[in-house]
Amino acid sequence: MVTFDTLELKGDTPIYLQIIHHIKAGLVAGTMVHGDELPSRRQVSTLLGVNPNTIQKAYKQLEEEGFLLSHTGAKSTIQITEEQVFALKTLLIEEDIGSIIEHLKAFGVEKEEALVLLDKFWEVGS
Amino acid sequence: MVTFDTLELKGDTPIYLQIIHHIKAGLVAGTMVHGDELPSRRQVSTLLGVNPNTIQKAYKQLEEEGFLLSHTGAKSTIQITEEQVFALKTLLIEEDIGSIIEHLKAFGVEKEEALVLLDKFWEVGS
Amino acid sequence: MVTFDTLELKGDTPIYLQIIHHIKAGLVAGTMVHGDELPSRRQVSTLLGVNPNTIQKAYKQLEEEGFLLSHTGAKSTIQITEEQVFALKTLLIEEDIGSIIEHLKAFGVEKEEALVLLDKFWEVGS
Amino acid sequence: MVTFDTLELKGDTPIYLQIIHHIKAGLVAGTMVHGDELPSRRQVSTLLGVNPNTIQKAYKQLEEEGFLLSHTGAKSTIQITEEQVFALKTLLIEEDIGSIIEHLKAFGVEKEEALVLLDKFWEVGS
DNA sequence: GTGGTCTAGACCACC
DNA sequence: GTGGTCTAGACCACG
Repeated sequence: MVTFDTLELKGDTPIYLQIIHHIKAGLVAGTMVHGDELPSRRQVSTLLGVNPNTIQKAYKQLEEEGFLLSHTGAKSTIQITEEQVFALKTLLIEEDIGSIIEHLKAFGVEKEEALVLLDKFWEVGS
Repeated sequence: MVTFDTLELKGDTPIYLQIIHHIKAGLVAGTMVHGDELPSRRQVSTLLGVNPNTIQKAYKQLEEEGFLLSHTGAKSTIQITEEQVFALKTLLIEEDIGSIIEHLKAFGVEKEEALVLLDKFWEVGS
Repeated sequence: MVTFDTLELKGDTPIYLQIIHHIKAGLVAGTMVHGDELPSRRQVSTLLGVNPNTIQKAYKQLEEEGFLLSHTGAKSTIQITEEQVFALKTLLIEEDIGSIIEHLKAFGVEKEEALVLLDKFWEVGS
Repeated sequence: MVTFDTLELKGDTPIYLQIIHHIKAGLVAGTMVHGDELPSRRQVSTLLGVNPNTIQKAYKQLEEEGFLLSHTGAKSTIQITEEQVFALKTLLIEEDIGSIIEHLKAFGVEKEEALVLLDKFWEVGS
């Protein structure tokens, strides 16, 4: 099932990128699977309080990346293979882990302290 | 000693924000201390290959936040107390780790898996 | 009605300051009143032959001074009270006349001569 | 006699232009006449608390406009004819009067009101 | 179409 | 050489 209920828009990153990331995260987490129908641009735009063009931009980019199939006049459906999902998961997670490590190293944090911090803050966030 | 050798610019966030973050990280890590001279805008701009104005924007904002002092014709110097450093460290670590934990949760990653990944990728980064 | 047809840019003062002054003058003269829509940045920029950012800078400062309101996607509108207009008028006239009187004094011009000159050149300007 | 005692630097216009204007005003007012020696760049710079380069820039421009004669190692002297003084006076005064008229017109002020205001504010300014 | 932001280039005063 | 400012161009989200 594809939903946008859990997406909360935040300030610093562009909205269409947040939407793209939300869908990719759903693919990796398994909440969105091959064949699922995406909500229409209008539904998403009213739900998020965002301009339809912004949704269109996100959908279009996902289509160009090969994760979506759009028929004019019909709903868009997710088109993705198991291999694509696995590759996507590896890529996204590596990026995030790499990012967290880089940040912590920049602050002069050691690996042991990092493990403690990650464990400590895991439950807190939202 | 203040240096920008370890700063590598990335695509998604504005350059001046990356510079601000780099300096704040240096303050937190202790590589930049009270009284240090910052490299001039031109030095940094040629080193990073960006316009001097971008550095100027970063320095100006840091000055407004109370971390450094600029006088025309003289180099900018870091002006910061121990308390400011501590508060900054707490704030930055919570922000960064929190946002990345949120990302991993969105991918369906469990805490144990995250800790393993962190341990595995720690040495890779650089 | 708000217009920029009567604004001619001159060399010595920054363009954005000239725009600010022109709008303030319009407020004082009563040609721009509360609720009026300002022309868009692009309209003004093409009319004056300058970059839209220059207009943006002027509008933004006027907004910070409390004379107009901007919402993304909609035109900016003038928001100003009678009291603000009166205070602005007094301030601007005193500033401008004072500075010019000072110049004339520096040239050794006496008051009587100045009055004659003012009377003589009044019609010429435009 | 040439002096810079009456020159007070103000914020918005470039200093070297203020110096140029001050000397031109002296020429028009008759306080600086043909053959007068100008104070050295160093004297002026210490008196005004300004960098010698700034004075140099002003002197150089005045020299290029034909009002000054500089000999290397000697003091600069004013070189100006009666005709130049008269032309300069006419030009500068017309500019100022034109400027004041334009400003007042922009505020919707009528000629009669302008004469009253000029008369009223004449004594006030310093 | 609208306003908002980031980056860039040129120029300024100053040491 | 230093920091500071004005103008410009490109891009963004939004209506």
